[in-house]
Amino acid sequence: MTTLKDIAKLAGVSIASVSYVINGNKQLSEETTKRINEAIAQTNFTPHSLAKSLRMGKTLTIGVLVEDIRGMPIADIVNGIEENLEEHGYQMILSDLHMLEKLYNQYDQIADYKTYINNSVQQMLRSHVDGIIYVGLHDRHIDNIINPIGIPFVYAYSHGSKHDHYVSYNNIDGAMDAVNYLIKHGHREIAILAGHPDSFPTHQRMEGFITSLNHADLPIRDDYFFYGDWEYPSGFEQMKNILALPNRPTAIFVMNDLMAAGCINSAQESGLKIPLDLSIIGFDNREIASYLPVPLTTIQVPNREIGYESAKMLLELTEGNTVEYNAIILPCNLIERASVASILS
Amino acid sequence: MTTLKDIAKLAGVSIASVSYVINGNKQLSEETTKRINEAIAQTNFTPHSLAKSLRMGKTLTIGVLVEDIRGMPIADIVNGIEENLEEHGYQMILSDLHMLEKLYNQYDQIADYKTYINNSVQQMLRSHVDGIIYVGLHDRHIDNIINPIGIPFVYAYSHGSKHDHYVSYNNIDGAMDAVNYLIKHGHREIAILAGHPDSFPTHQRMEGFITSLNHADLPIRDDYFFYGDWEYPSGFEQMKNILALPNRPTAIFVMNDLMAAGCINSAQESGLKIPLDLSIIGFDNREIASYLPVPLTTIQVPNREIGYESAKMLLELTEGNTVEYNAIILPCNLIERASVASILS
DNA sequence: TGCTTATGGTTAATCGTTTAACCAATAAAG
DNA sequence: CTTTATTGGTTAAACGATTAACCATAAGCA
Repeated sequence: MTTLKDIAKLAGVSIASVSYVINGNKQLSEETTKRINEAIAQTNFTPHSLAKSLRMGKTLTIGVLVEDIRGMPIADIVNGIEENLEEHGYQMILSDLHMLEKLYNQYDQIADYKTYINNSVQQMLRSHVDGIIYVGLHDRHIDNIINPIGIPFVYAYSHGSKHDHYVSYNNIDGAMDAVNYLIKHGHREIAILAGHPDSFPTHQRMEGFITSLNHADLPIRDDYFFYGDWEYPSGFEQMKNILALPNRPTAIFVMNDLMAAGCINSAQESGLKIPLDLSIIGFDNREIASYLPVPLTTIQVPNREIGYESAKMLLELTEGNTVEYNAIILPCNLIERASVASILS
Repeated sequence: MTTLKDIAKLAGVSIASVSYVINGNKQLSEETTKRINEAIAQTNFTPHSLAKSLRMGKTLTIGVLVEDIRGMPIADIVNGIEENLEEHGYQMILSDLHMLEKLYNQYDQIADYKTYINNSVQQMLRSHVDGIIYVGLHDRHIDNIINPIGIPFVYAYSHGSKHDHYVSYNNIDGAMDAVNYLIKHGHREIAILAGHPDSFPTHQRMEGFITSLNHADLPIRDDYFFYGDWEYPSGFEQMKNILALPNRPTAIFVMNDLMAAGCINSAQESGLKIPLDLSIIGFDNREIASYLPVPLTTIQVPNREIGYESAKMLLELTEGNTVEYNAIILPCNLIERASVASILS
């Protein structure tokens, strides 16, 4: 490893001078600047980041805490974060909270659950990251993070509490877009298959659904509300109930693609033609949406952008700058495929 | 931030003593040990990792270079790596080569492509990681990594060249398991839908296919060979050709789940009943396999284990130990679902 | 001529650890 | 009663950078 010392000797100057020309923090004579640069070029020297960080108190590294890297939106977000970091010469330390779900489901282990999260945070702090991004879907985890931690912290995807920094997406508008799209295609009897009743996205998307119906002066029908648990089988099963309805809807807004996949497969198994007999719109634009027997029209969440923007916000904060908004809500957009038919006469 | 110095003052000893009791590198009297430990407990002191790393020349951090974190097998592998690292108190710096595909497809940019990869490697080296794991599917990328780099390097998933360290999975046996499973269920006319003809997995899985047929004394029929490009549409299209065959096979071994999904949807669209009219077996066990109209029987690649074992191997190497095998090939296993029917009379 | 001010560079302290080398005091050995 | 080990601790030199403080020398100015 070549160090400042080596360069200094080679160029016949002090290490301070070398440091100064590298960082451009002081005017040196053209002559010596040149000699030093030549020496650097000769040895393909690169400053020792640890030493630099130790001295400067900044690591140019941020910590990324993810609930489970294997989930699609998470990986997309991380990808977006990466892109921004790379542009700014930062690096990321990734920490996966893969034990989280397991611990959460063991009721006697709430304490372990809390300490698990905080150990991960502490571990990041020990690495002297300049900031942390928490990437997660489950708002319930967030309360368990002990704040403040002394360095900038931003939530990506999940909303933080009121005073936190976060960047997320617009669930309400997204749902409205979906429902408006159905309405635009002539549907007036629209059912909804919601996610888990307790979850935050369920509430928001529900709000969008109702708002859209109201705007269009469409009635809110109790018998058109169905609930699942975000998973495929619940979509598959609930579809049977929907089909058993005396007044079958012409379209259904399903709150995520996994359940929508269940719906489509279930409906086809019952001999229904999608979208002729029933239109379906999903949410999330997961990979699976393109690969269903009938490609799913759905709402795309801007995952990469969420990652990108959260990193941007975090870096602003680490540089000590204030940030214009401490919450950014990005818009979704609708991906038109083949699962919605027009029933305008 | 509390430092050794603070602890030392608090306990009335030198910083050396504090360091010694923390690391247990020297016997100190019970008395002072106790005083020091108390001081540490009081201040919840934790040693400054940068300073430690600088002094010791070890960062307890490894670099993970991924082709694209958004791909499923990659994320699974990273998850496995994480698990092992966590057990050993290591951390990972993640670097995503998300520009790789784009650069690869621009023929005039081969040079950029090469430097892109090596810049990423150099960037890791600048962070003084103790080792690097390359997680990738595409063997073609690997040649572009300039080796040796002076620190341990292991490939996960993709095979390296003959002398490299890598951990991968057994394509040949996996394919044989798939085909043997079909044979066991009475199939004698088995077609194959292969991946991209140039790719390494295609060759290996093909070898498994042929070996299995030979073992069972089944003929190798030229008209039963089909090629796709690993993507869904190629499965969808090729299925039409398969169905147009004068002597339609009773089963088909599809080299990945994405193409298999295309096959299933295509077949159903043509009015075929899967698996009654045609059995299909896939490879990869991607998420989609469970969510198809007919759940796909397929071969599971042990992705998390690949990650786990590659990390294990790398850590061995970074500790300066020799490693028993410098290549580990893990077995796949078959996931039985509903896309293969028995046609034993 | 003297006084101030640039200009171009060096010295040395510092960031927070680890650890070889040293030292004093006590115990063991001859 | 020396000599030699052992025990328990300290001092100070690294690791490789940054940067405030300093110091010549030359230039500018009255």
